[in-house]
Amino acid sequence: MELKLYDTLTREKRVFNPLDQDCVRMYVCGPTVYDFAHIGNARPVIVFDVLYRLLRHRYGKDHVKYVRNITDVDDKINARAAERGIAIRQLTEETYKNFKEDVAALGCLPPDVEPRATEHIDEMKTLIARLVASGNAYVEQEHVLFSVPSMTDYGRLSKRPLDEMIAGARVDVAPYKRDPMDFVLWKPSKENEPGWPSPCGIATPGRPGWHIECSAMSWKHLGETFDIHGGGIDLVFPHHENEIAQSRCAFHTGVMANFWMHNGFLQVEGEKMAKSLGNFITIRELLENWQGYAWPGEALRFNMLRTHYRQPLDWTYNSLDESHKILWDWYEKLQNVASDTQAPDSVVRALCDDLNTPQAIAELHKLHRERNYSGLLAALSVMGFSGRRQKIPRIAPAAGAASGISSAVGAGQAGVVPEMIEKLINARAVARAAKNFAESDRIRGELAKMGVVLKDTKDGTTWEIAR
RNA sequence: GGCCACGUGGCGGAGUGGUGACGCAACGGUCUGCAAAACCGUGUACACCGGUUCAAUUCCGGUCGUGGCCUCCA
Repeated sequence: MELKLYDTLTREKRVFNPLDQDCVRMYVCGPTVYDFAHIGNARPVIVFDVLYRLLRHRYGKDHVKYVRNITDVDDKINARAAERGIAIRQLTEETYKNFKEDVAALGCLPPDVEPRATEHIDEMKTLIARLVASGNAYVEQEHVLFSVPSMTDYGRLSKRPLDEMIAGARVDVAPYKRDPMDFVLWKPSKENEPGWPSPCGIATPGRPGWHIECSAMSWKHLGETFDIHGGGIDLVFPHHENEIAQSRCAFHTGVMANFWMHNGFLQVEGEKMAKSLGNFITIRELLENWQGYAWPGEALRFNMLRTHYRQPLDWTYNSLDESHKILWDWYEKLQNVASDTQAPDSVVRALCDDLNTPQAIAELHKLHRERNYSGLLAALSVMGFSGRRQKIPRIAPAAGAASGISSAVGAGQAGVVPEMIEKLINARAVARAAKNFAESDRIRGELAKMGVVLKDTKDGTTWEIAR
């Protein structure tokens, strides 16, 4: 079975063959740690987690190296730390911890390496020195700048011919730039800003520009060229374009990564997500209380994967609720199913077609329809789902707290059966036996008010928390 | 203004140059004291206008709409 992936650089779906079968190498741009990650941040994390799992499935767990960086030096971080009156390190540590918790709840495996920018300053300086030596960068007013005209095929990834961009004229022409398109590799720091000894004989301490860290960290952990580089579509220009320029010019290589993969943008209820519009949603908010419910991470994950990763995705309550319902229905059938089979080919084949997760989900539905539950569980597992119902309670925080039942049961205490419910069910059974259906229905109604749904089966009455 | 995506039935969402993927919802049926669940069944969709073609939702051009980038925003 071939694995095909869409490459932004060539704008085509191509067969993927790793440079080294024993070590498939993937780099994904990670978070800038200054605040809770939002639902848009979650998309690449989930998408590339699925790819990571697929690669591990194909090439073996120990033959894939996934690197996702932590950007912990950035002007937004400086500003936020000052605003909150805390140390930069405290802010980045706290934010990183929250991020780790959030993405774990989304069912994402930790990458093999999570390098931090601040721990790779030396590598950045080495790259910068090389670029200056090769004539691809220059020092000006204590800045080091990459000279875009020095790279003849700059702009291939974003398909922006140089002359057009300059004609765009929206570029801020700083006095230290020789060409309007040149971008910063290193800049001087003021007293109150984080700084490190500068390269290239610059006396003032400084800090790196935005793009150089990814070139440095991918080099350190994956080498001069590697297999896959991923991120959001908005990073294509300028971030990834500039990474390519830095790495290729520093190493004199034809490509930085063989495949450039970008996930599409996300909207919320048909509108762009923005703080100013008041529809900004963090992952944490969804997990704790969004639209009156605490949404399980697996439901968020599933909702994300129902749309192909390159398509625009509209995040809505309806869609999320439907996602949860589907999992809830499936997981009911999986309660006593063992996870001992291989993932069915149909699902893996769909994933191998440029990560066609909607097609894979259609195959999941088919397995469900055919009652191939062990296959369903195995397929879910490959895509990062537990298949366990206690992992996906959908709790109404306010209502749950009031009744005391939804929260107790919803919190996953599957072994704990509240006595009150059992008593009511027994009372109802007595009423039914006596054909006192008015009383029987009254009890059903009472339980329904508490959020408990009954099911009469031939083996007796079972119950569950209403979803 | 320049460049680039996307627009599929009530909703979500794949895909394809030629007899309606799939799911949710809805409706009908079986079952049930009533329900729920389960199972069975029911739908002539591809923004608009042109063009190419024996044939277009699928290719080409234009229009409109939504969004992205060009402003260190995933």
